[in-house]
Amino acid sequence: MATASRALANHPHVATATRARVLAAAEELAYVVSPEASRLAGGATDRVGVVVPHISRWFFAAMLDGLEAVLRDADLDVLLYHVGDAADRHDFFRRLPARRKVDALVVIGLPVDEPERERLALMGVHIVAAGGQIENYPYVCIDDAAAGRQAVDHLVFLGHRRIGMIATLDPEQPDWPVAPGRTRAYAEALTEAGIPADPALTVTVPWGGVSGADAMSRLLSLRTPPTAVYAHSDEVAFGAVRTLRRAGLRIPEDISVVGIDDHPHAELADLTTVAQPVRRQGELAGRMVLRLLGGEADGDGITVPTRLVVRGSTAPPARRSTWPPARRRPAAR
Amino acid sequence: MATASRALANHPHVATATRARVLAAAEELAYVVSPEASRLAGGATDRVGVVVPHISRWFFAAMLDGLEAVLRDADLDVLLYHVGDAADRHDFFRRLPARRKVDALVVIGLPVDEPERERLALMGVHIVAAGGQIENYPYVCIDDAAAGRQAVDHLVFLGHRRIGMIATLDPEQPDWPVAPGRTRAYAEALTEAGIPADPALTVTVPWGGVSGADAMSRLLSLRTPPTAVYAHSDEVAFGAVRTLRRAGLRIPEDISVVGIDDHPHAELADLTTVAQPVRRQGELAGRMVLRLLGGEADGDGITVPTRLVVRGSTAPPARRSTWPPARRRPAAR
DNA sequence: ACCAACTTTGGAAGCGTTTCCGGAGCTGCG
DNA sequence: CGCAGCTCCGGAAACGCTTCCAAAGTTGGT
Repeated sequence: MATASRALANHPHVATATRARVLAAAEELAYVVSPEASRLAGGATDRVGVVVPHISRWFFAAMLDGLEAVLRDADLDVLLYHVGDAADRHDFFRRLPARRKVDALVVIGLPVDEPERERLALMGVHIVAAGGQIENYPYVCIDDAAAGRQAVDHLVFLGHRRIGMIATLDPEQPDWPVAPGRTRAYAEALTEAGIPADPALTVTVPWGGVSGADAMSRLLSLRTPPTAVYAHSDEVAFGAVRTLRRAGLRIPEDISVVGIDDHPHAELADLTTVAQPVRRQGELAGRMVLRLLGGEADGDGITVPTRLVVRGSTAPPARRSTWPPARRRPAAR
Repeated sequence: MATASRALANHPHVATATRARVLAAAEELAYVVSPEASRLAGGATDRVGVVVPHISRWFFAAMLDGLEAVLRDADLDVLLYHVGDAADRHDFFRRLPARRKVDALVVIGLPVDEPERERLALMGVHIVAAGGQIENYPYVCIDDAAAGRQAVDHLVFLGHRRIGMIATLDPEQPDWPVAPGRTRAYAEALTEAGIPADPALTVTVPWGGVSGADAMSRLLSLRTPPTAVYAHSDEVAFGAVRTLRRAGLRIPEDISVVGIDDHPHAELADLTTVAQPVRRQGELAGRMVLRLLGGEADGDGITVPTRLVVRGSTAPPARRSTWPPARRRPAAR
């Protein structure tokens, strides 16, 4: 038994012939080591837990995709934990369902507060944060403030002075801070450009396309609507675009729209946006896990760069005289 | 130990007071049963494997979302296996990485052939197919042919006679049959409507928005382009829409577009489509797993209904005289 | 008051590995 | 030719549970 165990585990001190014999027998019997017994006897679980607040949103799915790829390559299994609303969240940190089941935990885009961190510590495993802004753990993310600046600065550069912002919050957890950097960026960019702040130009809605559409409606209901809109995320921007179309406004002639993320549909919708390498971040988080598991010290965290992708949804504002748009036309569609 | 075990497992024959004492102690020590040891000693793994060919595509992510929800509710863990390209696939079925690690396996939207089925049988666990057309296992899916008919029949009903089809194949596995029912439906609908088949009107491309755009370009390059296009999936339809917009064609006045899936963006893009309850299918698959694990006999499989969702991308064809469109206008955007 | 039947408890035997350790066989050097 | 020092191999303990079984304690009917 001992020898077979060594042979299967590829340990030294097994004669080549013997090893071959063991392997052959295993093949013949379609034998695989029982992971349970193996772990019981000492090894690691070879499993990594991944916690996501939303599974079917592109951002999280893409992140998971990258993560899974590198973990799978390292022969680690991925255990998926969906922590959607506040109840799930509470339950997750109280029961710690991943306890004793994983060697490491990756938390995707989910702020973790101090009491929660204490609970996680109980698990006694490595923790990596991806797509979030948790400084307490090694992390991989973008600089939200920088990304926001790229978006808003672009609008400012084009000459816009009346810029609206559609900010988002998590529909399930309205009190979470979702990317506060993106909001901060807006304020800073305007201040720096000497544009006075107008609270009416900021609309905060739950994340989602339909919400984005509503938000845009609200902006259009202002006596003087903005000439450009900065949305916290592409999906929200898509919604805004729908409202503008329905209103018969032309993009970008009448109003510019910029998003963040570079969602695959942004290309199809010709949306100017700030691209972030989502899948890549997942991969990097995976590598980070591997390194941690390999015993290397915690890296400091990685911030990946974002970049403005200019498409057809932004342009300089129409000259003063043409606003509101001269000739109203029927919806283009 | 025996008593504690029973108390923790909620088995009978433990005095209420004793049980309480055990639970209290466990709480105090932040103790959790070691799943490994527990399984070793006899239990199930309480884990379900999920095999998906694409993680970040909405369809698969939504399916996974529903599945995870019901499995999590039943306190089962979800082990994620991404089987993307042919190499992954080969490797998965050869090594069976989920072997001995799960009590059941859910295969999402992935045809499995006979030799592969033999390999899976080796795992000796329940298998459920979701979103695919595998009759060999209990399954949950839609009737692709019926969905296709709903889409094409709608176009026919509107009066279209020249209807194009954008069919898709899996970019990673060009030889897989992807929803052959959707193709069959097209042929049947046309035949039934007495419309002669024109092979030039069918374009097959790898799945994806950009591919859809290319496909539409090809259709537009025909001497007489179609007056309506049936896309196998919404994402492909989005691409087609982009091409049409760039060509300055109006939807639906100049050309109608219909997709399948009811992707969340379909609503935002005002795309007529055939809706299928994706998340729901995941949930149903999850329930099916639960039932199987509970020892109930294999159900026969469930086919969930689809329904046409009419939005703004379809309309009766322009009268003959106006095709090609009378006044070419600049791109509407 | 006695016995059958039941409830509750704890002892002990696995479950399938890994790893420590000692023994057997071989090699090479003095 | 003898012995130190290797390489291999296998016995056995340990990992942390679950469950079978027997023992002890309780209850209720007669």
